[in-house]
Amino acid sequence: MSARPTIADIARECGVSQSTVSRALRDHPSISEARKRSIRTAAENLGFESRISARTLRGEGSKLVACVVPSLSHPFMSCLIERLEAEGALQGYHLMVANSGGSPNAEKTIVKGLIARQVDGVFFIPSSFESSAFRLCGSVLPTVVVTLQSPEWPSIGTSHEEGGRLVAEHFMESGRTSCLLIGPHDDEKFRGFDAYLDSRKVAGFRVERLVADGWDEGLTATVQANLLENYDARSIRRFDCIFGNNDLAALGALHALQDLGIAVPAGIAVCGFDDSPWARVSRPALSSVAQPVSLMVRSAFALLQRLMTGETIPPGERSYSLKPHLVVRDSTYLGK
Amino acid sequence: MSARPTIADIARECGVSQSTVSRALRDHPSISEARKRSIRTAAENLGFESRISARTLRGEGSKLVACVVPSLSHPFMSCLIERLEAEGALQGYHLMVANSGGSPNAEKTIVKGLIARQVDGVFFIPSSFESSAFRLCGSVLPTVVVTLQSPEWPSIGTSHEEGGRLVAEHFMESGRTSCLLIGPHDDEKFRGFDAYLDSRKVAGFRVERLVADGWDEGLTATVQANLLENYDARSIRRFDCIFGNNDLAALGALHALQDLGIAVPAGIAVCGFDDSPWARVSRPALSSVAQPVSLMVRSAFALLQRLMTGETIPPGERSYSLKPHLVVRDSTYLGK
DNA sequence: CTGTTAGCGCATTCAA
DNA sequence: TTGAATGCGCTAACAG
Repeated sequence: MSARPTIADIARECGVSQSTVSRALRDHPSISEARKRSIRTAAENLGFESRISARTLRGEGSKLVACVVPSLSHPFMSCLIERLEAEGALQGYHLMVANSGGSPNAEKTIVKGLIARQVDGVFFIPSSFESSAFRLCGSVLPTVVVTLQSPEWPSIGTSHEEGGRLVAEHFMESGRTSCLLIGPHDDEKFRGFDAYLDSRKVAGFRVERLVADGWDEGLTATVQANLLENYDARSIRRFDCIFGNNDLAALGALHALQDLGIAVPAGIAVCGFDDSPWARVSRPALSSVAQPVSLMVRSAFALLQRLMTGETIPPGERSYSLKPHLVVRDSTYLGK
Repeated sequence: MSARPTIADIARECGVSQSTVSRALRDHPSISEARKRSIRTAAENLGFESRISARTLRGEGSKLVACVVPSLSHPFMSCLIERLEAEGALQGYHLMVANSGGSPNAEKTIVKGLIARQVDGVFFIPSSFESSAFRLCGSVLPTVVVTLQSPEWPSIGTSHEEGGRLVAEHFMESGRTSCLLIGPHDDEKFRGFDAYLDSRKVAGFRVERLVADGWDEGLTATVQANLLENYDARSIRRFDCIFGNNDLAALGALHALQDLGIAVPAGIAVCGFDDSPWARVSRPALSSVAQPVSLMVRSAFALLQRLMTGETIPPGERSYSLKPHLVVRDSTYLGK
């Protein structure tokens, strides 16, 4: 089998110069229709595909965007990636994925690779806004943070605080009075949760925290084990609702409650975050705060486009915060 | 901000020629250690990263591999992708993802893109082995089929037939006598299931089929609705076990049974396929046939490496079939 | 309307 | 041990 054809081969085949072939293939107006047809046919016959690497070297861009995320298998992440790929495909971009596992070190390797590969843009969920690798990425490549937001960086996130408020409100309105919050030490969702309680001058609403963090599937089992270790069927009843920082944690709680024989939502209500597919397949189906993923992805691409043209986004327009909404399902719904 | 540095910039900085820089950076033996150090330092300071596009154009390979799959959010697929990315990263490859949605048409666009991008290799789950796009891909690029297998193509799959046998055996041994198989018209798993029954000369084991197919998350709801439409609490008891072609379908069945108030596994046992995270988070936890994903991914990379060196794999060594194993969980386990 | 030429960044071959 | 020259494939500027 012969090597991959180049425009030179087509040129030879058609008895014209390379530039003519190049122009014909790019539908340049100054080529006669007859030539264009014959050239296109020849290209087709030879199975010609223009090499992106050559165009990239010339400075035309790689038509490749990357996403750097803390997990690829996480149900929310994989949905996000699916949308990014779809939107990218629509706009003529391929999508490269890189798993940082939430590690700043891994981010460093990844970012170097992205630079070497001259990706046109990056969607980034950084381990932290202080991550040096992330900062490098943001300063060298068109980079849009998704899911999170920071006024400093081009970012499109969901307001986790608002999400927390929605959950607090929902719990309050369904008469709950004592909540266990499960998640990392410092989470905006929980600040929003507390803020709602404060704003409503709710007295006597008890809140406790259980620290749990992680991006892999094991989080569910970890939370479950953690709860079973620290509580029994009686002591867990100090709470009548649980809010998990994400669906994985919430499901872990749900499982623990089932193990303890506590009815959900009758005994204790459980709410998650992300509205990932897991929330829908769980039984009882898990109430969860939904991020507007489609909108987020479309907006992120729009923002990235601006960055890719070399535009500097004015500070005021860098950060977008999308409103989440609460999807109430069986795990918190008591009926009327 | 200045443009990205090239080796020319480093050369100027260090007062040497480009070739010296190139050699120093690649640790060529004929450069003095002192020079290497100073050049490396300069490169570091300038934030230099060698452009992959330039090397690719020279014919060094793109260090990019792609995977073409029918879904990116499917729980099994996203786990597979995560492993592919990890293994690739270990070996210095970036991973590009492309979602075919199982459509031959989409595959065509994707494959053209892969050729244009000169990916070094492709992991492909084709919509069918007849797909012209897939065949093109396999003839032009180092391509390894994963999950499925065909003697004709380099492929590493799990024996779905063996998986079906395992389920049949498990159902038999737990005294089940009538099974509903849910999945596409033609599925090897079900052939394996039937084959087991035949081989054991099992008389009186009834088998029926419910056709359901798809790659998106909606499959779960579809199967659930489909069952509820066709059966009620009494008629569904014609069966005492259900085998879903994948975990999504099986979970749909599980939900329908729960809606009908049928105990699982006491009334009807349910088994899935893929052993995806969904099987583990389901309640009752879903028994499922596990594919050896890690092994599959490692073997697939090994096979791809051979292909990438230009080796032609002899017909007899093209196709590998890995043994699945059954993970028994609550949805089929009756206790002793 | 079409051909010639130059250059993108890099590694390598050939000279020194 | 190092430098100069070459070419990978493509497009655009410049000439006809």
